[in-house]
Amino acid sequence: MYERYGDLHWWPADTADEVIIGAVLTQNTSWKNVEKCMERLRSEKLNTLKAISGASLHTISENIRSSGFYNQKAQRLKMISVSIVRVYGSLERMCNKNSEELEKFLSSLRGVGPETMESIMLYACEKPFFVVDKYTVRILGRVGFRDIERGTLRSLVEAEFHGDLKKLKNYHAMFVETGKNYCKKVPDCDGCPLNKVCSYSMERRLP
DNA sequence: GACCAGGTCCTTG
DNA sequence: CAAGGACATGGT
Repeated sequence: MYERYGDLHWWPADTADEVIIGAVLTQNTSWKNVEKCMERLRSEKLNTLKAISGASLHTISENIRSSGFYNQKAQRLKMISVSIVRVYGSLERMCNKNSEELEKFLSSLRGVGPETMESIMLYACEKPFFVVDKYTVRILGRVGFRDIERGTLRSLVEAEFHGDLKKLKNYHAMFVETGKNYCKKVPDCDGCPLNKVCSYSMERRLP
């Protein structure tokens, strides 16, 4: 994948605040739709956690419409922003805390599941976490990694890279690019959980 | 018109 | 704990 993609410079956002906003908006949603929202949030000066924490649910949802699930996401975005500002004062201060506390705090927030937590840890807080998303699971499942838990996979990769931030960031980025371009969803084997056996193979070879 | 997208939460059995 | 449904817009 590295020979094909090289350094992708992820996450595609201008600021750490935008990483968090984008991570929530892209839940089960194409990045294309999220980009429209980000542009709009920027023009409305709503692209910071502080701004979102002070905005009304109505204002937020109207500005993130194109990302889908906008009511749910507006509520989650606001709640997450308020929590971070209340508890830590700012995202920068939050990120000074150790990984263990951060992971526990983030995971306790409604709307922050495993992938969103990992994305925030790695791309907003620069902690050595590997992001396991749907593409990662699908691609690795297709090349044989079936009987393995998500957390185990994460640990394997994190250990393999010895906490190398640059590599962890790019590795996830490459899985997403590869997934988007060469590993579409296959009917009757939705998601292909790593701990299940799926009887399909790569429909196209990696470039 | 069906199917899918860089998930997560809540409810059931 | 696994399985199923809800959340919703935009592109193919």
